[in-house]
Amino acid sequence: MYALVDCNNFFVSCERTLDPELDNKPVVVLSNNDGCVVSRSKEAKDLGIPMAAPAFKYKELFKKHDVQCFSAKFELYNFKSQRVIEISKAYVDKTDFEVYSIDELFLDLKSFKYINIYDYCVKIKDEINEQENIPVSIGIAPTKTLCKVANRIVKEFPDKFNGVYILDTSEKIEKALKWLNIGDVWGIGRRLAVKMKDNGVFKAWDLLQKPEMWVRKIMGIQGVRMVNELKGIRQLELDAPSPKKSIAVTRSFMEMLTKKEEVRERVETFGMYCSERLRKQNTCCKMVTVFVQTNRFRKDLPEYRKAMTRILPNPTNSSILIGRVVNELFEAIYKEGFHYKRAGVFVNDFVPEDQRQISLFEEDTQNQHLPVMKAMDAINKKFGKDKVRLGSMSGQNTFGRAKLSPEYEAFLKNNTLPEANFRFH
DNA sequence: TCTGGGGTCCTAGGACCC
DNA sequence: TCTGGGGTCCTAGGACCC
Repeated sequence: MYALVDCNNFFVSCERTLDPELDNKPVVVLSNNDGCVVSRSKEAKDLGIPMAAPAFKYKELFKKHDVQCFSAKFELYNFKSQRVIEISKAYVDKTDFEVYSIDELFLDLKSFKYINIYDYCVKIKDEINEQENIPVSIGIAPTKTLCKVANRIVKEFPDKFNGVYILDTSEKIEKALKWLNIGDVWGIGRRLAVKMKDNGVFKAWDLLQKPEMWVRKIMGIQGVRMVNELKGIRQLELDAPSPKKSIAVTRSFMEMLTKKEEVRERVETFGMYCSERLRKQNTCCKMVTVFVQTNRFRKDLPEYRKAMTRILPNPTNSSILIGRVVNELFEAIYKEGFHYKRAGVFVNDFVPEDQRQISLFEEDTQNQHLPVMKAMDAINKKFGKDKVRLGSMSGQNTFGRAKLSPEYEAFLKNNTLPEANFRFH
């Protein structure tokens, strides 16, 4: 069996560890720029605040019900995430876990044949709660997809299951799938949910009644795997941690930017963050993409969006070399006369730092840069982000963070934060 | 006025090869 | 002029996840 440990409304729960006064009150956490809702307490959900709700649309509601709003504090969430992972993984053999996202991890319970795994998971849940003050739900099942189902059941019936549910017998599975809406199955997004309903598939169970050919046609190979997983036939193993295959740094700006130099400064900064992350995992990239775009919601202003990609003659992770390319691409796509709202830099097509294939014809200065870059990283790690930076960076954050609490300032002072170590999906 | 950010995987179709 | 059949690799875009 697998177990999925999932933190309940994680970002909000992290906020509550800083301020217990927030317990039992409606709380939301907002994205960068305080743009939209990314985490909601149960009380906030009950008020009808949807996920990803644009904050400005709900201002009145927030006020009326005294909803507590916070800007996202990723240093804090990463820190708490690490703690939850440390506690959970101590309950299984060395590699029998997979960190799935910042607030979820799978455990492989295969080595526990003679203990009651339900009780065991209750212990995990209780320890996380006692040590870290983070409430979690644990779903246990033979496949990852069914773990997700079990987890949803835990969250849906909190009084009934006390945080842990085990989905093991075929009777229980059938009952669960007849209850679960098709749109809530792991891997069914908005698009597929519509297609499913058009074809009379409303519950997860209905999907299992469809012929394999149909599933294959509508959903591709993923669909066939999904059906098997729902039947309890394992298709997905736990993944070992792996280096990233692409890295992106993108931001919406607090204000729309109309000056070329302001936008340039932003994308160059994004390029440098990409380079830092590349060095952190000891890889070089062979491709760099830059994009800029206007505010797509402002129908009264002319819209413009453009992206451009460059394939590099020599793979690199030097901030200077990547910055140079970013700048050239920026020059090629930037057009005067627009109000820019968002921009970003992507890097992909990675090779390990020590396995670079060098072009015969282009000069390669990566190795000259590397020692300086690594020194820069070391200094920044010791003394703080952006303490040493390129001359092209302003060193200022141009996104807003209105609502930092005093508790959080204290947290930043008193804690040494570990590096983030989880995969996004 | 104000609408997030960072990832992965799969597929179809084009380019190219013999 | 007409024109086959089989394969691989790459890429852009779609769909999904948290």
